[in-house]
Amino acid sequence: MTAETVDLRLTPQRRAVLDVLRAATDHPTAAEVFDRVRRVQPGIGSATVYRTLGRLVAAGQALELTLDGQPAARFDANTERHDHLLCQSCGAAADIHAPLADGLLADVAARTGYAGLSYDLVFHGLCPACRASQAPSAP
Amino acid sequence: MTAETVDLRLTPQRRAVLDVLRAATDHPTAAEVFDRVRRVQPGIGSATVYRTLGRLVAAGQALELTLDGQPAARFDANTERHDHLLCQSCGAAADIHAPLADGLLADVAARTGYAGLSYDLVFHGLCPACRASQAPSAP
DNA sequence: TGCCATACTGAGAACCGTTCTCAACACATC
DNA sequence: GATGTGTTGAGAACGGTTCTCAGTATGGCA
Ligand SMILES: [Zn+2]
Ligand SMILES: [Zn+2]
Ligand SMILES: [Zn+2]
Ligand SMILES: [Zn+2]
Repeated sequence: MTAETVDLRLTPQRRAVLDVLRAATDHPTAAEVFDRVRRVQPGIGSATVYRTLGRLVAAGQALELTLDGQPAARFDANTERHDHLLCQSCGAAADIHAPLADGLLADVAARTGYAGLSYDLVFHGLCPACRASQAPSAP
Repeated sequence: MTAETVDLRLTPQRRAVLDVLRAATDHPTAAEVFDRVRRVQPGIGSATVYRTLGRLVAAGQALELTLDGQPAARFDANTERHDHLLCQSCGAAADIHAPLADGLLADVAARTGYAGLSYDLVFHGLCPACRASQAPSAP
């Protein structure tokens, strides 16, 4: 098996979880995935959803994000290296590419002695919709 | 009151929590803060520690970090803008300065329409100690 | 100084997200 | 069909955090 194929029997339940996750662009929580999957597989249990999400993450087919201030983990079928933008008001999480300056990782490694560095970068701000609804005029 | 002074009665319990947090450089969890405070205020309850940490964070006197893959939040009395370095093996969290390239925040704001942007940057890697103990020779 | 309103505390219950347990089930192989 | 292995769903268990509430300390004021 390659890194791309998963060593999992592709049961209807797993297929449904994977489909829901691949169709999502909003970084749903496990509970949200569960709700969406249930529309298609009404009998599915939450344990199966949690298990499947965990397997997908372990197999590199999904990412798990834990965003500051939100207790529930969010899942992302976009496994390419990317960053996130989180609205402080409505909680929406969007993808964005904002690569670090070349050499910054190497610089950090050199300064600290850490090996195999990677990073997570999350921007926080007010999304256009929330900005419009919160401060249409000067406060 | 200014942004620096807290609008809290400085009870012995709160004083102890603040002292413990200011003395810590390891980004302790609430449970760890609780343990350390108890050595000095044996009767304190965990609710008081959680409440006080929450108040300090709300007042800008401490930061709360939720690091990927670790269920418990960590607290940091260093409120200056800084980044973090997390060892994937032992979980140690260290402070580091690795400022984003000038203009990157403005660029992200321009591309997305988000306002009031800030960011959190966490590096992941293997700390020197763990590296030494894990792979002294070629695997 | 004594009294009152207010804020704070600690024990424990409640809560929420997640993981575990286990009996029933599906599937492939013989 | 029998057998083994892996999967499922219900519910219990778990860990971190927040809530509730009766008792206590504090500060302001007569
Ligand atoms: Zn928003
Ligand atoms: Zn994403
Ligand atoms: Zn380490
Ligand atoms: Zn720090």
